[in-house]
Amino acid sequence: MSVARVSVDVPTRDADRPFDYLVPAHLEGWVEVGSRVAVPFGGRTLQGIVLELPEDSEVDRRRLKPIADVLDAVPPLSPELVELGIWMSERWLCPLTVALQAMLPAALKGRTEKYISAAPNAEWTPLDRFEQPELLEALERQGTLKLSQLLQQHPERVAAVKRWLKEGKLEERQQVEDRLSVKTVLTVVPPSEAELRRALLELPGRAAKQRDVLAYLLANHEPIAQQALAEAAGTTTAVIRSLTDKGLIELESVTVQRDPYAGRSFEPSAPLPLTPAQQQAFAPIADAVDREAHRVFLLHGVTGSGKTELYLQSIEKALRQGREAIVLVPEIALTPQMVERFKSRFGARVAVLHSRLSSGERYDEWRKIREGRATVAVGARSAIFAPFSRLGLIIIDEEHETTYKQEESPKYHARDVAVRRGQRHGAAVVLGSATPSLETYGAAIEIAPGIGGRGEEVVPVYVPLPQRVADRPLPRVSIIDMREELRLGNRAMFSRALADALRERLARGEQTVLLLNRRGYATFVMCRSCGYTASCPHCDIALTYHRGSRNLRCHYCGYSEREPEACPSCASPHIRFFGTGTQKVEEALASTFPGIRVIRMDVDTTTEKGSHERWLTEFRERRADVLLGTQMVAKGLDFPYVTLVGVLAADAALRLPDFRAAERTFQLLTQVAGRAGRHELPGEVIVQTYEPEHASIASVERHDYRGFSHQELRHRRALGYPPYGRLLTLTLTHEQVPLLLSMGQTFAARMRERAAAAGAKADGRPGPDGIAVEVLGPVPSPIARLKDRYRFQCMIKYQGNPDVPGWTAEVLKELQEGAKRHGVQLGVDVDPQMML
DNA sequence: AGCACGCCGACT
DNA sequence: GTCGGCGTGCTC
Repeated sequence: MSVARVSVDVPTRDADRPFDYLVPAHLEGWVEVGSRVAVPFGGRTLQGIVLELPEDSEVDRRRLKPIADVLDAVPPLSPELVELGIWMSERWLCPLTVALQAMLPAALKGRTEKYISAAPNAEWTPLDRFEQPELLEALERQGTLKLSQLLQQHPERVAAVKRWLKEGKLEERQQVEDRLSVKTVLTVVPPSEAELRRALLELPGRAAKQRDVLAYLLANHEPIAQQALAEAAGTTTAVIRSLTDKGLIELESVTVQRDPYAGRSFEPSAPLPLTPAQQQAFAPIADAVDREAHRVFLLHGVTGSGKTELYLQSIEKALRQGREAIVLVPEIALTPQMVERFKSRFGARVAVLHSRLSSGERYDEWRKIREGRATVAVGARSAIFAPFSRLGLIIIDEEHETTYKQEESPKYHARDVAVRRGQRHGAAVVLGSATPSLETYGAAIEIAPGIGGRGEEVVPVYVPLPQRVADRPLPRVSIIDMREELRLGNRAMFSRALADALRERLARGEQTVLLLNRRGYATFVMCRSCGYTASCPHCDIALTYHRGSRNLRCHYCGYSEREPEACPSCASPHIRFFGTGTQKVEEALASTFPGIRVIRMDVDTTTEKGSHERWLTEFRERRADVLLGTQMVAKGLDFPYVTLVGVLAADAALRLPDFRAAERTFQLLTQVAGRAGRHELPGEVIVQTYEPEHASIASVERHDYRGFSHQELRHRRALGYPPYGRLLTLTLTHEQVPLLLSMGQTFAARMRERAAAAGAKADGRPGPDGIAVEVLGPVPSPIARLKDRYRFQCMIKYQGNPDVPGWTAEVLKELQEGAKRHGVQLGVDVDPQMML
């Protein structure tokens, strides 16, 4: 008998190793690398993924248990994806099963179900029969009962079940089942025509509606959904119900294939002629696809430069070679309009994967890919795992977006996964953005290390696309200094310039988008007179205000100081921490501009499913003058009548204790500025700020990506932050602080030992070999307490490619036992994107 | 994650 | 003297 090496679905670090099983004769040939199997594991049956079929394994076969079942006819994962999972688990330090699970649709996350049945030799005593008559009757009638159902419906019977199991009167069988809710529709199956006629005669005269239903069935003699039948007969399902009760017709559950885009037709679209600039950018990409060469491209195109058309034509090239394509789009941009562009060009070959689909719908779309019925996958982050076998092209649109990094385990970055898959498939990878991340940009212009995996970094080919289609000018951007406004006595939320511009749009019947950059608001301290903000003297990071202790703290190094009474810089007493929300702005708009129609979009107004879409449609149809919102109004929206974009507090995000704050601010402002004047009407952008000289704001005025990014990269290099250095954070959580502190200190100490052994100096400065390792913390996490657990954090900042993730894995293994015993949870984030 | 094995308090 | 509490340890 052959042996299979299986990753069992137990998501803890200490069971995170392969287990060997025998492949029983009847499953031989069905068990492949990537198969999903059910295996006995410590008294239960669990789902696992086959990693390997070792040819001449030296394992002691007598100790192995056999695989219980193979769960799919076709393995859901290819060997390439299994290998990718192994790589991910090492790259981001997560249990292998967690990485593998991330690649499967939720419907294939098997759940262990237990079934009970009477043992063949069971003898029921009169007492048994007296105590549990219904249970015994159910057992005799159905033979097998699902334990989870019994637990739900009759919890009082469970004690008896447990007793009988122990006494051997009941037997238990475990089975791994998919979480597939098969979608069914109650369908009416009409009886023969003769029976229908007879039933019509037998109906009492007053049953007019029932007569209508039967008459309809006689005229249209085929199965029909209950709901549809009721509508066709001009009645409700209650009438159909009474017909079934009488036994005149029969109801049946019929499973249906879901198609979330059923009933929608898409206008076919043909490739548009490319402008000379587009043609120039297209050539190298097309060439790589043609030669089936792995290449990574940074397509740096300003908003409105026609990147999407290039995507479409590149995909077409890949498809013509019989290869497949993946397109990643930020979730928020995955709107019907966006999907439509792909469906129009490629029709039924497109599978769409996004979070608004039900798990069954997602599974159906996923199967289209796995079975080769779809050759283009468009989706959010996890679509990077689309189970294609001949990938020719991977596109990541809005490459800089933070949503490509998953914040839960596995904390992978889709960009790095894309590069890895591209390497394996010989596929081209196109990273598109108007404001590329500094990692990608720095790598592409070769002033920073490459991107992708560790030790196999790649340098993207830089492909600029500098012109907007039809040569529409970029909107004029004005930066308004709010300190100046205050000095001139304007304490309102709107500067005079913004108020005037808004009034003008109202008069002309044009529209305005207002962005309130709310993130980070409540926690930063700022002087309203001079714009001073408190920052850490050691880290160059904004201090976080802690209301409870009334002090300012740096969450990188632990430095803290008292909350200032007056501004340390200008002594003004107007120093305060901020707190404004979209609601307040909405009120201010209403009082300043009577009669103004405002759509407010934020987490409060868009939680309801589909509400997001509805607001945007309403705005597009010009049923409002102003669209007011947080980040979500900045992304990918395109409205012809928007000629003014206002940013209320451009610098709010700059206060976030995150070294990427400036980059994020610049990206956000540039993106939102691109919302203005995308069509015939010229656009104008007004940015209000207390810090007009900050590079991330000043560069927006000049549309100067290059200037900003070079300055910011220099800054990053000086401080050893990415892309020059790498980061790794360990978060420890527990109900009590002392334990966290001591365990965090142990971790830090052991990491320092390893750093010293690798030749890194203690001060974190690079030595002659370029290696630098700085171990910071433990310090309280910015979210110091969550769900009654305190959180502490250690951060490792390192350069020169020392194996910090490897050391972390080792130290974690050493700390494992103690952590488990004390209930301390440990979480690692390799290359964190959010410092919060 | 479970489920088993193993050592200490409320019952027959 | 037994049933059962849930603390730690293992699962091919």
